[in-house]
Formats: sequence, structure tokens, C-alpha cells
Amino acid sequence: MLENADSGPMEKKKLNPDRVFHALGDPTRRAILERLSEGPMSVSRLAEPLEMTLAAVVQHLQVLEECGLVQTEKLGRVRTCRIESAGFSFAAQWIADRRTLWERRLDRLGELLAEPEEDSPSGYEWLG
Amino acid sequence: MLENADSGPMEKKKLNPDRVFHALGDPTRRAILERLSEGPMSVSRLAEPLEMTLAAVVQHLQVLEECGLVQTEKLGRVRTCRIESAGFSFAAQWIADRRTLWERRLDRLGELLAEPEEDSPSGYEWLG
DNA sequence: TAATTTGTCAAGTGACAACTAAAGTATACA
DNA sequence: TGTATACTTTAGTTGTCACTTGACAAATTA
Repeated sequence: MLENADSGPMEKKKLNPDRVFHALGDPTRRAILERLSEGPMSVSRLAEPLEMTLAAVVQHLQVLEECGLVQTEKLGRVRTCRIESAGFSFAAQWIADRRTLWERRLDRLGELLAEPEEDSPSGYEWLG
Repeated sequence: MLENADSGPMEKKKLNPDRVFHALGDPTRRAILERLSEGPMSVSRLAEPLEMTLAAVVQHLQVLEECGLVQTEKLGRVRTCRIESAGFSFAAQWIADRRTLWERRLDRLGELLAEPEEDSPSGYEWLG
């Protein structure tokens, strides 16, 4: 249900990496996000260039909304959709975290190699 | 650089967002990445804490490797897996691109609102 | 009021993704 | 040599996902 924005007692936007990355893994959904990053748009206008039924587009929008990538609001009979930054921030943060973890490890290895006094029983043979 | 102990014809790592985000959308694969960001590891060692068969883990690793998130190398009978940064960079870049696009648009709107001389037939009513 | 536009909901279909089991291959070890 | 280890490969099962159809509802327009 795309309920709420009107009566919204419960938003169920679960910012978990499963949902966000799964949402981003679909080309149609990414196309929607690219369109929306140029400005808010109604559902039917979003659907125009997409070669599928309106119902399918609505389903994609539900996925995008439930993981915090899109925010919608219904006024009259028109539902307006726009980018929501929360999902993007969340995904970017997850990636950044792993990257810094890995790169910090590479840095530590670099230091070890620079002062080769201690013998490390294992851990950097793989560097070749 | 050690490369491809696998004899095979060049691996096909297609750095496309479909593959990368789909790969990141699975909890098991993210668990593998988290393990690997602490250091390289063999397939069977990676499989130990995961409650599934070794074959399943290998399939996940194939997915991760084909999209540039993991790099592997076989020596003897042991395949060693490690993080590859390419996939991470690619995903991070895609997200960053959309974010800046959207935020730049918000900035332009801010400027428009600051000097309210021109009449824009539509475009910022949604700001509420 | 009647017709049109814009979206919503439910059920069904086909494809694909994740997983398993089981048999096979190559390397290391006793 | 024989056995264990560390994958690899194939085929099959099961569930989920993207999409459609078709009926419906509410807001707008004629």
C-alpha cells in the first residue's frame, strides 16, 4: 500500500541494506531514480517512458519508498514522487564503512612491510 | 602482480550497477564481504560460520567475483579470496552521482526562492 | 450527471535466484 | 600407494520477484 502521506500513522521505511541494495539492483528502479533526481514527478508521468503497465511502476515505487529512496505524497488524485536522501546516505555509508575497513588494513600491512623486524606467522604472504 | 592462476581465459568482470547492487543485496554475500574486509581467506574458512553448503558459498563467491567486489586466486588446492575495491568504487560512484545531481537541484531551487523575481510556471510548489 | 484521468488492489504467470545433494577433480599427506 | 582435503560441477527443488490482467475507487472535467 502506498497509503499515508495523508493519514500517515505508520511509515514503514526500514533502512536496512537488504532492502536498499535490492531496490538499487533493478534497472527500472534506477531509471526512476535518475528521472526523479531531475525533479519531482507524478506516477503516470514517471510511467510514460517505461515500457510496462502503470501497476508495475507503482510496485517499483513501493519498493523504492519502503527502503527510503523515494518519498511520495498524494494530493487529489495525483501522487507526487521525489528522491529521498535517507536511502542513498544509508547505502553510501555501508559501502564507505567496508572500504575504509579494508583500506585501513592495507595501510597496517604497509607499515609492517616498512619495518620488517617482527616475524608475523601469517598475514601478508599473499601480497606476493 | 599474480594473476589468474586459473589457466582460464580472462575472467569476465562486468562492472555494471545491476550486478553490483544485486550482489550487495544479499545478506550472506555482505557477510562474506565483512569477513574479507578483515583479511584474505580461503573458501572453506569463509564457509565455516555460514549455515549452508560449501557449494552455496562458492556460488556466492562467483557472484561477488563477477561484479568486481571480490578477487580470488587458486594456489594448490586452496582458493584465496580477498576484497577487490573496483566494485565498491563503482557502486559508491553511482550513488554519489545521483546524490549530487539531486542536491544540486535543491541548491538551484534555493537560489530561485532567494530572489523571487522571475515567475516559474511550475517547479517548486511542492516545497510546501 | 456522466465520462475521463489517475491511481489502487488482488490474483496469477513465468523466469530466475538461492540452495541442496551427489558425483567428480586435483592437490597434499601418511 | 591409498586417503583425506579443498574445492568444482551438474542437476534438481523451492521460493521470490517482476510483470500482467482486470476490477475498482476517487478526483476532475465536460
